[in-house]
Amino acid sequence: MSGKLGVARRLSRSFFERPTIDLARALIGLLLVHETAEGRAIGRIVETEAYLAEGDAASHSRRGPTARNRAMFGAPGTAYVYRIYGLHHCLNVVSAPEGVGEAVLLRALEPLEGLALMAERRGRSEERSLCSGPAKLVRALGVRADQDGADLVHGPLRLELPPRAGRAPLAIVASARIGISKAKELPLRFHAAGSPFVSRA
DNA sequence: GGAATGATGTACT
DNA sequence: GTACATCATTCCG
Repeated sequence: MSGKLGVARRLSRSFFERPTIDLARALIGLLLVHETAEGRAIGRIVETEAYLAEGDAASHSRRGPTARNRAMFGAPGTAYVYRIYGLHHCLNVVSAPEGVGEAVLLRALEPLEGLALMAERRGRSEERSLCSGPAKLVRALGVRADQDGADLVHGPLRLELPPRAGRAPLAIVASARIGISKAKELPLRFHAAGSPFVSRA
């Protein structure tokens, strides 16, 4: 990404080597980029949720590694993509410590680049709802199931630091996670205060 | 083998 | 607010 806002900066592996809740907060404001043959799409992360290895009955890793959740136990900065409700997919970022099965679910983005492509993939064009949900953003950016286990540091699907001009500090609000039936009370959802692009107010 | 469930999105009342 | 699409995974027997 270039232009008057400046150049987005690649992240290093070490960025992801931090406790899950820290990472869930640190990801707010970062860019999710996906470059495909169809073009490039970029969104700014405005909502995340942390899923922990201990004391979290809602985490996919609660019963240890399986064929589905294997990527959660990989290196920090790895993608964990899973299918939900038989029809959608969601994208997580694996955190540290490595090997315990913790990750951050990306729940909403503010669309920044490739809006037409996003709208085409989503079959809708209303900007506010293009990426306002975990399965919506996966669809809008063209993330595929076979990107489960992919490297989010160097690959075509990756996270970047925004250009300086777009890096104003964002106030972050913590609240209960959405759509789960267990461990509902834990305040592990984080979102940018006042953003109109979150999945829920 | 069989049944319930799910980190959702959309349409509809 | 409720209904429902749609299926892999997980759990129970």
